[in-house]
Amino acid sequence: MTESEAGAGGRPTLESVAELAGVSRATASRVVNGGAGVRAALREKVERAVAELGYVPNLAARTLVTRRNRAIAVVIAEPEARFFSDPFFAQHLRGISRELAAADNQMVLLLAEDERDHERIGRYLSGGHVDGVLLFSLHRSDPTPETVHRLGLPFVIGGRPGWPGAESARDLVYVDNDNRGGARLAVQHLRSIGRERIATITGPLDQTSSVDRLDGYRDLLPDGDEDLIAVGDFTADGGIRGMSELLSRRPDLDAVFVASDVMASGAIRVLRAAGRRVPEDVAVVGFDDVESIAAWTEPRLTTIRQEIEEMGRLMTRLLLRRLNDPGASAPSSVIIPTHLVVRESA
Amino acid sequence: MTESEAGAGGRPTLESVAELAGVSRATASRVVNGGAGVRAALREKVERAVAELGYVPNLAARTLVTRRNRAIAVVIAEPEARFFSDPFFAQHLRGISRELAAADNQMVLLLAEDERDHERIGRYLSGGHVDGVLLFSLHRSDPTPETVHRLGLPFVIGGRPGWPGAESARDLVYVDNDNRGGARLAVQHLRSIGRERIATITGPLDQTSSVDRLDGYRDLLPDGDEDLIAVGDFTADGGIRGMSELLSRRPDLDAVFVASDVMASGAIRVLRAAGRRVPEDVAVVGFDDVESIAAWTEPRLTTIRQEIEEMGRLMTRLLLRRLNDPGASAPSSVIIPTHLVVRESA
DNA sequence: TCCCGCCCGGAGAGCGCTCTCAGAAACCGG
DNA sequence: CCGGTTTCTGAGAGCGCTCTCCGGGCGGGA
Repeated sequence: MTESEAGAGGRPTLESVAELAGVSRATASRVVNGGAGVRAALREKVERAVAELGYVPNLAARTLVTRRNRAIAVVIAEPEARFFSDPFFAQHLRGISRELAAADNQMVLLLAEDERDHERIGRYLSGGHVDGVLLFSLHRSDPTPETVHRLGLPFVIGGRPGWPGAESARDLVYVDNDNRGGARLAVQHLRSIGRERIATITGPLDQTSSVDRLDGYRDLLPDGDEDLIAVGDFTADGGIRGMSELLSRRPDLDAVFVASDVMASGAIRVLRAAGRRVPEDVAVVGFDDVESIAAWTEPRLTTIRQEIEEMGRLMTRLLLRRLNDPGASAPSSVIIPTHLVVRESA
Repeated sequence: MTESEAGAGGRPTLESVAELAGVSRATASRVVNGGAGVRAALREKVERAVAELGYVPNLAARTLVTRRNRAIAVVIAEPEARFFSDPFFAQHLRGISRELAAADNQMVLLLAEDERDHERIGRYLSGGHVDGVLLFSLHRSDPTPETVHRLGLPFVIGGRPGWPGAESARDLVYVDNDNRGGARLAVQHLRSIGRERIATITGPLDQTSSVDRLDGYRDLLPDGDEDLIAVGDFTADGGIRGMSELLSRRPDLDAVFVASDVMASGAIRVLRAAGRRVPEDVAVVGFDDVESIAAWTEPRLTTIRQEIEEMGRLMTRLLLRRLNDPGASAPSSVIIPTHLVVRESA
């Protein structure tokens, strides 16, 4: 019933708007696109016709001639399980969505899990269906940045890219949280409460975020004992293993900076099982400030907060700026400050 | 450098493929679209040309004539904070993405936060840019289902819709977890371990999932005491408030079915603070089986598991089926079974 | 060998829009 | 009141593709 009325073949075209308004298609088009250079009287007539018919421009037709899609792709390489267990994912998308909506652009979400997906995504991006790309969570082997670059598609990366030469590449723009600075904040805090044997559990070291956090730790403990460093993987299990390791290697440790809240929850568990009180015997600082974890460990987790949503927004803004002004040189990358949130664990 | 080669105006068209292969545009098109009715010799020539030029069809042009976008919209009404704090969101999207990728369709993600967003989304959907819609987490006032229906766009809803008359609407298709059955499972389990004064903390009762879970609880406790029911809101704080309430009203309770894991983590905290041992004094069963919570409460949470990703996949499959066969009557809605995961809390 | 039917390939229209180009209308000063 | 500008408007081409015809070629039956 309603289907026959609005669905099917019945969508009004510019042609019909023009006819109803008694003007040419060109004039109607001008009005629809801002109305510059059209006398007020005509403009109004067209606007009335648009309203009356419920006209909505056909994007496909428009794209065909303008070569502008008003859509950007968000590519997420999924193996980073972190994206799915933490609320990172949602927060990023929310930030992106908000910024995109403000500019009346759409978001096409592309999740990659395996080789075939990357191929599919490459094909899709080659199709010219989007005007730009937001890339996340790259691991070394990800072919997407290369593809995107080859296609000449503007893009912005989330997180500092880690492949060789990335830093120095001219038009490479990324947005990252200040992982290194955050780690320093954590260690500094532990020191300020009098801790002296500060250990750390890192993330997987093939991710720049992990490396940067470890570097931050080392910045303040340049001649620290390597025994105080355990390599984790951003999972709770990793936290458990890391903490057990540390405890057996350096039973005298009095603090630990854990590179993610999830791992920290595992670490705290191990500490308690080992009879160490937190924070009295061992102080713990996490990283991420994931609400659903940090606020719910026992004791509540002192951690480093990062502005995930802000990161998404910023990436989007940078990308849109590049789109609107393709001539301009690449904007410089941005590092978003992190800060310490003190709760009970340290 | 590479930009001039592949970017800019240089993308090969069907025309150029046809020319290189020495056939007409029509034949090239036939090959690109499956090659039915083209002799093998010609087909091969075209395929070679496609490969050589790196031809990728221009979707905008294709859409313009076929009226098929090979894209579907995923609309998520965001105020359901649950979608962002729990990993639900990501899991759903993953399921959808997988199924969509298999059918070579794209996902356009639309997040709605306020009135203006709904308007924007309505406009976008009217634009005919997507072939179908996946709707999530509807609250009563959400205008989107109405819009989508008016546009004659095929759609599938995630979660049982709650507005009046929804159930009986002809072409309304939804996919939901068996909330009611899951709740029954929970209560049944509590009974089987000998509990007799079983309370519950519900979700917000304007959501069908909450209502259904409460109904399941009541199914097994038809003449239960209303004092044993506290209304929560799916947040940890809600769990705290609910549990405190229950404890003061019925200090003799020996079990509680909490309608979400997040709330359960709050509830357990309250119980422990009140000196009740879990599960010895009070057994707790949650709902959702959110890994990052259920496996990390102390004690680990016994809960009802739902297959979120499967739900996303199923929704997508149903939608695609409708798209491919618009004539067929609406498929019937699907309820995905939930099951009990026994850990330590009950 | 001829004719009919079938299959394959090509010509061309047209999807809905933008944008250039040129002509019409309005406006100014002289 | 007229010519020269300047401002508006309309005609029409064309974006890249699909799909409907239609004609040509080929095979088989008479």
